[in-house]
Amino acid sequence: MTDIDRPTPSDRRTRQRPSKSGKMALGPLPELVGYNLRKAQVAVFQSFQNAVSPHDMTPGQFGVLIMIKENEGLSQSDLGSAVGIDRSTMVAVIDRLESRGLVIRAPSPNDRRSYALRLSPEGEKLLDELIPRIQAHDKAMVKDLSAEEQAQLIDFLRRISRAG
Amino acid sequence: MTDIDRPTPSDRRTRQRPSKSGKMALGPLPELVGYNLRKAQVAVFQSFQNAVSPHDMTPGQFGVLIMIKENEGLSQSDLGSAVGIDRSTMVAVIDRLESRGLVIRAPSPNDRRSYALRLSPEGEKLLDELIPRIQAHDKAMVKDLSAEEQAQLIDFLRRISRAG
DNA sequence: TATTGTTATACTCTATAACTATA
DNA sequence: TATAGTTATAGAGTATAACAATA
Repeated sequence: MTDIDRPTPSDRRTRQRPSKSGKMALGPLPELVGYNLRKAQVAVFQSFQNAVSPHDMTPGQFGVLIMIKENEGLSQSDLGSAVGIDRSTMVAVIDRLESRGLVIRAPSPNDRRSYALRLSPEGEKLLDELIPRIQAHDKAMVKDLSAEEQAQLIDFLRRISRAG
Repeated sequence: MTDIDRPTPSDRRTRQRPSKSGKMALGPLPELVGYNLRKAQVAVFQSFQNAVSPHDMTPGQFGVLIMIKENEGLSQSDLGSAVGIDRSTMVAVIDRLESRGLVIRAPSPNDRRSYALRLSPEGEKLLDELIPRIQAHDKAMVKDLSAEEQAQLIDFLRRISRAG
């Protein structure tokens, strides 16, 4: 799991996704929750890219930034286990965010082996701008669902995650 | 998107995924449909691995096999656009399935540029075995939802995909 | 000219193993 | 001894560009 960035295969801002599976036979796939889950997620992730454009941000990166903002001073390892990725993988993730000037690797006051991660002022600023846009985008994704249905959907999804 | 195989980062059959995000503050994430969608999908994909074990099959590969079974003789390009990936990417996907003896690149009768893909007898056999297991696994994932809720969930997800 | 499969190239995600500096 | 960050290595997903064979 965990793909910090999953839906960003290419950065060359050139998304095409016609999926002409129109005349294709799909067998048992359409009846599988997993199949529909994946398709919905793909749709959401793709439009996410547009929603945050031109900021080149992925859902995974956004999640990491939120996590750092909400838990200032946490270590890379702690962040990794929270997000579900190995600490060795987290290195490059933070490398990118740091090189973009969004995250700071501050020295940890108590443990000289680890960093205390925090957002830079630019990171804070970006997040302040992105949060409302991403929330709006999220609402737009479920605009065809009534308020009650949206709540049900989230409830269903959480129950699935818990069941895991 | 498309990730044919997304949730299979490592093949070293050693999945750990505690996600001790227990005491972590998550800010606005839990309210986002996209966030819950991703978490649910991760849960499903991971247990999928167990469900098909020891067959080393990913949801994406399973989808490709189904597509070939249901549309015998289709070309790599057609398969690629159906699944949503580039034909250059499809090469390696089919390479793997072919090297595992599951898929055959038969010459296309009409077009000498392309292949007519089809399942090998082993591919057919594997699919016959996997389909019921995967269907059972899928049902198990939503065992906490009533039949009506399951139907609603799939309906919601399809509406989101359409909205894209 | 356009299309199919392919290869070369380039990112990203992800993991394991091993190393360094610290605890 | 154990842990945090790192690097080396490896494998998969994904794309674009360009090329040969074929349409």
